[in-house]
Amino acid sequence: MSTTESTARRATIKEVAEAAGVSRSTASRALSGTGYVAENVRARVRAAAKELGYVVDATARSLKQQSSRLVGVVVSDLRNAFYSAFAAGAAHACRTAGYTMVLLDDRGHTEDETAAAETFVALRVAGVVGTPVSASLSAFLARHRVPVVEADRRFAEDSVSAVVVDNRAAARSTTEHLLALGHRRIALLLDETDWTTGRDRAAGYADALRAAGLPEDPSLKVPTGWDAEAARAAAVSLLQRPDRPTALFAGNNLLAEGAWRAAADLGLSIPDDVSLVAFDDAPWMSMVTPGVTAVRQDPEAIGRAAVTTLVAELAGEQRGPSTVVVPTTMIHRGSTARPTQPA
Amino acid sequence: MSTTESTARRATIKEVAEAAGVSRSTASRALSGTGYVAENVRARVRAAAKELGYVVDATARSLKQQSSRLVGVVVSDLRNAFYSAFAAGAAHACRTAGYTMVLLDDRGHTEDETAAAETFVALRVAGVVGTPVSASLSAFLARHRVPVVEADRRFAEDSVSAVVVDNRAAARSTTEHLLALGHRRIALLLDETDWTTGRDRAAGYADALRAAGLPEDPSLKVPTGWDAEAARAAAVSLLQRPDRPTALFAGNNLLAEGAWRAAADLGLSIPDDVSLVAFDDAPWMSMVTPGVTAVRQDPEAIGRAAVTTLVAELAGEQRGPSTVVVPTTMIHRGSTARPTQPA
DNA sequence: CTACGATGTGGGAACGATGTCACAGCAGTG
DNA sequence: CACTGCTGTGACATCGTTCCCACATCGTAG
Repeated sequence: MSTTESTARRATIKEVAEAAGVSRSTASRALSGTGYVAENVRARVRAAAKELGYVVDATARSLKQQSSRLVGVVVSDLRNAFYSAFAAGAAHACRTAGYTMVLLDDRGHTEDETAAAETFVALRVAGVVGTPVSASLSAFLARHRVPVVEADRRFAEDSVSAVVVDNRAAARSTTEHLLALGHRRIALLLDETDWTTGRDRAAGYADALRAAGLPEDPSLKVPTGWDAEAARAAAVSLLQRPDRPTALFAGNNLLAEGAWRAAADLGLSIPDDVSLVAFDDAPWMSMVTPGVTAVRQDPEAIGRAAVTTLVAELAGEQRGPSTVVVPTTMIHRGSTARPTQPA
Repeated sequence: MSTTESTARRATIKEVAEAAGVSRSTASRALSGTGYVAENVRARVRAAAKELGYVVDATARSLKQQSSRLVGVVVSDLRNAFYSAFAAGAAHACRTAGYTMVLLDDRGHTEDETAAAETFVALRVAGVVGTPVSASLSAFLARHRVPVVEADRRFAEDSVSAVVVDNRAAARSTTEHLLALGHRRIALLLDETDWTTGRDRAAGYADALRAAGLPEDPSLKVPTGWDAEAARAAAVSLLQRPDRPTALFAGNNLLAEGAWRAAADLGLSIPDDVSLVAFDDAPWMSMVTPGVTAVRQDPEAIGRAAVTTLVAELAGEQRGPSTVVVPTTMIHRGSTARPTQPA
């Protein structure tokens, strides 16, 4: 029961040192493994530490070392599968690299993002990775000399490293897939076009249309809200137009969910009445009938890569900012087909 | 540009004090709001802090105060929607209460859980909430005087607070629903029966059968693996038996996914060939046709309640350990019907 | 035999914030 | 005019750890 000893206060390194009959300095060296310590002394100190249930005080260590073994992670919405998988990947990479993750959810709000950045600075985190909502994340952290890696989208394009996917190329080939099937009226659902993600996806869509010699119909670029319900409403009104599109390209998994529900609401059959393709894969897309054709990004890999990049920078293995592009794959399921009455 | 000042080192409270022409003590009081400070002095200190971009050093504060404003959260698998929603709820409640969440994913491994507990102790977190994997989480933390709230399942039933759902009652009424439809061969898929969750769900299932005067057929209580793929395999072999069950009761969302895929693999129609009901709701269950009837637990509410309970304990508003039971609701969709050939 | 590097140990000063304590000024009261 | 009580401020010790430095011992090369 020795290790279950429950003293009133927590054991400090001083007590460990006394129990082992050495000085604090020696105990510190023995436990941290830096500097000279005789092997038998090290063993004695280790035993004493175990006996007393000693756990290092990270706050004292961080204060002395002027940096913690913490990595800050900010995401926009943990309930969204994309972000939770990202966080899972980041968590795993942190653990592998010996860091502890501090996860904050900014709900997509700039104010929450700013508060998160301040929290990270206060905690003296070693670095931060996140899916930024504004340019202020990187700006604020840079001012405080905290390394940042932007993931999924970029705001500080040339000052910090980033891990992204090639949104433009993926959106282009997705659109080309629909064009090849014969679709001419292809609607693009996007929640925003201010970030690199939305902007690049819109650009890829436009690239494909242009290459096919088709004019871009602005009424087919539909701005939706941020959640599935808003997307459903937008898709319903889109699909009720007399000249309704023959295919929908949903900008992310939530918008795809909205589009799917909209089609169900209106009694439209996928892919017979309308084709659907999604940017961003989600578990439900392989469970419904037909399955939803989607551009799969691997958010877990993005999270892992973001932390790995950060850790490399912390280790000084990196010169300037770098950009990692995580590959995407198109998963063909059954939700796309030739349009029944081609335009 | 004053606040964008980027000095080589971070500003300390001493520098703020000097800039404002007061002592460190006064600056500390002015910023933290405790003790007497003249209003004009407070304003001057605030201005100086802003000017210098001062952010308090949480490591120094925690060291001095012997406790941090951190709450540790452990979950078993962030990629699982149940846990990510739980984490989202916990994150939100932490933020509301002025705490910062440190989130660790133990992948369901006891060793990782122990490591997480040690990390929390090292960080001097104010308290911990989590979905425990073993009794050692609470035991270790109790030894170090760190308050814990167990969520979803319990290991330290009478020593720490918990936030759970009434698994037994919910499983019983779910089973009763199937019995009322005329099902007599109802299979129960569970990944474990060692924790309170699996044990209580099995007990509720047994309660219902007993009340209906039906014998319990052990071969219908199917142990699956931990993931959807293992559940699919188990369900496939179950549904291939000559005396196959007319209804499946899946113990959680992953097992329901496996069961759904198994039915699809075998070309069995739900609910015509087999009824399906799930413990634990998930987004896909309302997107597939037919929708999956499910017991909805609100994991976000569980996360919120767990943190709220913990914070109440930290504030000393609580006598002994308490138990919060978060209500569940049964969502009827289309996956259950009368059996075609009743036993 | 001395000088020197390698090994091993301990003393003491930080790291940055907080909070106790002493003390000063000032108003109101007996 | 003493006194009490309130407001306001600063000096200083403290939290637990690390790490720089001084010092001791030992083996070996010159």
